[in-house]
Amino acid sequence: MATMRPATAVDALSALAHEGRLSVFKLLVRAGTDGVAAGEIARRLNILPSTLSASLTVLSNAGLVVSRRDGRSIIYSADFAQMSKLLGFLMEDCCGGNAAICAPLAQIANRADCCA
Amino acid sequence: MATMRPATAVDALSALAHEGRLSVFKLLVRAGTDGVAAGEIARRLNILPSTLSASLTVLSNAGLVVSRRDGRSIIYSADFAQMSKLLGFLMEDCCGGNAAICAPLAQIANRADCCA
DNA sequence: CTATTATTTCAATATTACGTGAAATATAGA
DNA sequence: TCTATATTTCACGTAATATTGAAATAATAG
Repeated sequence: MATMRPATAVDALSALAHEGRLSVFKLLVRAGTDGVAAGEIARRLNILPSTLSASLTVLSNAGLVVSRRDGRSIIYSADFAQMSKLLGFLMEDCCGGNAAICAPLAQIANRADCCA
Repeated sequence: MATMRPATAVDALSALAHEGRLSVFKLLVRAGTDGVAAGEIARRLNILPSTLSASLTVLSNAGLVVSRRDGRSIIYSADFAQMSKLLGFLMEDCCGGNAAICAPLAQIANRADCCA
């Protein structure tokens, strides 16, 4: 499991550090791998298309979501592998790597792959 | 396990979405519950005391670190319970709460309490 | 090919965050 | 008390980010 670069982690955290983008991301996390069309996201969260588009661009650049076209809709879904790496990065070497108490945390990264 | 409010999560993510603050936080995560004195953090990461102080204030307001005085030093340490809640918030209802694939994720919050 | 639906891009404005050095505060030791 | 150490606060200039409506692009249906 390749460890994330700090700059990449900052990008991901910055993308999530925004009320609107965070709700978009959580909606996609809830939705799972099927994903949700952009317009449907805008409708559910009641945000302007242009605002949503900007949010999705930021999340996408951060590697947290991926998109695919389906007809005239664009379906977005959370990238669980990237999310997994982010959580892993945050817990890295927790408590100085003391295996007795922190080893379980090392598995979070793998766990987050559950939906991928 | 009380679920975190979105605004609180945004505060925590914003605090971490900064290269300098993120390295401070990770240093404290590595250090465990013993914590590290502010001056020692500044020395190890080679940042100005005033810059570090601003970073610690942001992390502290976000509830990610706690401090205690020891003589003329102030010892900072990561708040693992808060970190745990943040991770839990991000994974909440992952994949629509499909227990078969996502149940293990629900335990991440508890796991992150390991060092508390 | 035209009209409709879906999404993104653009330009403009408003707001918020950042890093710095000097000064202020607080504790401890001589 | 006087001095040194440890940390925070303040004021400043600079830069990055957010929101919006209108226009542009892309795909489908008739």
